[in-house]
Amino acid sequence: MAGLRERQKAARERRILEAASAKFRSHGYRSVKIEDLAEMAEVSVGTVYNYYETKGDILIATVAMEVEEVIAAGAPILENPPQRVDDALLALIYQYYDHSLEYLSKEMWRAAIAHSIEHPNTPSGRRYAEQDRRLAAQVTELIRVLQGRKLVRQNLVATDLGTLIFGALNQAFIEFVKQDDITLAQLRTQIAAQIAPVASLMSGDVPVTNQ
Amino acid sequence: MAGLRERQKAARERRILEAASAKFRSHGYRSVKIEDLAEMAEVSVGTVYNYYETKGDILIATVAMEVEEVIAAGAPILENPPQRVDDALLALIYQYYDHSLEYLSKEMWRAAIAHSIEHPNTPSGRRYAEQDRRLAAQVTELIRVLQGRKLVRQNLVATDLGTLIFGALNQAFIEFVKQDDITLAQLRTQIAAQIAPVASLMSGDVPVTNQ
DNA sequence: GAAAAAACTTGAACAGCCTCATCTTTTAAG
DNA sequence: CTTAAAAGATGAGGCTGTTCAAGTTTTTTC
Repeated sequence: MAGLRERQKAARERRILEAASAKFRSHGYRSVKIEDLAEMAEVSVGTVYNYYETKGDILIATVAMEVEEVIAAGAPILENPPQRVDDALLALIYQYYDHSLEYLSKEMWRAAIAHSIEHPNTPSGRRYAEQDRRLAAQVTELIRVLQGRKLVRQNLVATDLGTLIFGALNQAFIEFVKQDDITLAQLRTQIAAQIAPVASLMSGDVPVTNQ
Repeated sequence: MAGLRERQKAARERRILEAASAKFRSHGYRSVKIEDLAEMAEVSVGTVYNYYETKGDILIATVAMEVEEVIAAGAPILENPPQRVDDALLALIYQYYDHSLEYLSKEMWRAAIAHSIEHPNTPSGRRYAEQDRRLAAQVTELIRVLQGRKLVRQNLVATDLGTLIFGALNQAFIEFVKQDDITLAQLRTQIAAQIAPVASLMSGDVPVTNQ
């Protein structure tokens, strides 16, 4: 059995994270004070800082759990993607988008993305960047799978297209969380329009009828 | 002649902005205190806040001047773009990238981008978003120009491609400013690889040799 | 040109993130 | 079991962005 100290530490860290997750969602990241989290987790302010370096780190820790789920939810699509290139890409992207607001508010996303950009060299900044990389890798992997099934032209470099598409879907998502009145449906429409021409390039069924 | 009060106000605002621009660049955004700016601009702390709502607003104001130049520098390329689609797109993008570090450090960019994402509904957040929109519009406009010159297939929707490409170039730029050791040359290489396949789609010279 | 009004400046005080010297609890040693 | 050492919790205080009541300067009024 693990030592008493070890168990207490794990319990405290869990309580702090649970408090953060609950309060950030219900009251908003900005307006929650470290003191509030400490009180809810039944520890002192100083103790919170023994487990997390900054308030932003706590946010990233809550967001990371969600992103982990999003990555896991994407995996099945790689196993058995739709037979049309655009459908396959959009299936994966919609999976990302639809999961994104399950446990996180737009305000939390804004704060998390901002934090990861402003503090890229902190542990939490690196953690966020690493998850971004895995998402981009998943898009790339999907393209490779489609190439394996002869649905995407072989001479295209999967990583380049994967990066391009991830950049676009990420940018669209940022615009989505920046504006509270944009719906998930609008976000889908937005990215679908951008994906369409690229998908047709990838599948090689481009009507070469210019003049 | 403008009244005394009006002239004094303009002079104070200018001094604050000049102080910010100089100090942010030399000492870094984070480590500059409002008090430092107030001292350098020979006003009080309270006065700084009569001209700018937050520290982030001051940063955006300095960044906005730079972005304005970037947009202006892009215009000539629309007038007379290179005859190859990829060259044309990259000419515009490289123009953006090369100008970006002339007066701003990577740290300033990080803070500015983070601010614009976290506070999209403040005047400065809107201001930044508006400039982003104009940059994306410039990319779209270049595509339209190329369509006018029969270099890009007519059936492609310029705004969709413009948005896609802007998303990718913006994302690449964010990665660039996040990592201090990435060079402008590496950034160029990165975006060129992503643009290549899209440019070939756009120009319609896609080898349709799948199978 | 004096007085009143309007506009603006000022800096002390406040708020919230974070630190660190001190105290408490757990573990290890004898 | 007692004591020493190690690990960790604590919260008052420091730091910096921001506010606002009081004071100052400019403009307007008569």
